[in-house]
Amino acid sequence: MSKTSHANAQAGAALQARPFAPIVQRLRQAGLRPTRQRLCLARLLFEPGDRHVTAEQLHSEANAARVEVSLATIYNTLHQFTEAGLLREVVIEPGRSYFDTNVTNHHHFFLEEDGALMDIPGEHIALAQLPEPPAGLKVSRVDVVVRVTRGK
Amino acid sequence: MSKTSHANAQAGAALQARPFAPIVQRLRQAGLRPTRQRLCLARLLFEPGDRHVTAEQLHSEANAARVEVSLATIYNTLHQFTEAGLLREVVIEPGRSYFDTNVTNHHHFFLEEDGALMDIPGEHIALAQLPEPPAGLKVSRVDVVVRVTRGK
DNA sequence: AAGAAAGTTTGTAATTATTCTAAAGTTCTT
DNA sequence: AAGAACTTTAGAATAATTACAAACTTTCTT
Ligand SMILES: [Mn+2]
Ligand SMILES: [Mn+2]
Ligand SMILES: [Zn+2]
Ligand SMILES: [Zn+2]
Repeated sequence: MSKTSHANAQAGAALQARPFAPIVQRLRQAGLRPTRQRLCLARLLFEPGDRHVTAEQLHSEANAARVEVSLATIYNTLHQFTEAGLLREVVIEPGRSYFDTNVTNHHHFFLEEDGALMDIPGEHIALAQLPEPPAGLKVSRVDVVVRVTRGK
Repeated sequence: MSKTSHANAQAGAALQARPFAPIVQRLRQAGLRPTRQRLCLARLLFEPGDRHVTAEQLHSEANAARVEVSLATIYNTLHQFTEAGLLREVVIEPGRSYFDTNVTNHHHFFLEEDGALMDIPGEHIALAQLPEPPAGLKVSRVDVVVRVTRGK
């Protein structure tokens, strides 16, 4: 199916994958082989800009884009990307995880009716007088979730 | 404090349930009948002071206390208590909910290794310059979770 | 390029936490 | 006491996620 073979392997990849090149680099840097599945998922995730997706959502998008990827691979990939620092996992509701393409310091509005997440830039929330963590523990992350609703 | 022993209407209940009386009242006030199961669970939850439990944990405790309660009832009760404002549900990890007996304004340390929650009094965290919620939405709650770890 | 090693994908089974159902039991009202 | 209303429960059903092992792809060696 793919013109994988012959000629100059590196040059060929670089040519046909011009827009993917940066993504390929990011994957390689993370120690992940740039497979068809990972590249497609990376495009779906990172090209549209900041977003928050669930595994099922991403799977639907892949299907809609005529890309065959199993749900198992969706989960594998989301976790590997998270591990590699390309994504951040956000837990807000019991039973489902969101994966956030914005890995910079920021917080969230959570719209309860729609299950939708919206970024709040890190500078827009100031946490004053955060208490010392208990004996010998280090803060690994601080999450602020502002739950909002439209009904009263 | 005062021995407000009224007529014999509910005298029997009052007598045998001396220490439960306040709990019975709280349940009645919430429109919940004070059943054996709910009373036992309420004692396990509220007598030891502020705590954070999962459904399974509470179920184990009930079993350990020789109280037969089905897991379905544990879930029913936790949700009814939450609905009634006696508990608060806290979601931190995918796949499990914690129920918090402290329903006052406060936040949490989450110890990643143990899955343990610790309260941070509300006054000990100041959220400055919280941005306006998007058009027509009201803030229903703000949750701050400080994830701490002992390994680096 | 060929072969081997290493890593990846995937269908399917398994797990986990939670919710649903409807029948049997309990509490409340009159 | 008797009926209405509510509650409990065993067990089935869901939903999201994870585990597995075989087949496949990519990368490394030669
Ligand atoms: Mn996860
Ligand atoms: Mn819940
Ligand atoms: Zn975000
Ligand atoms: Zn708490």
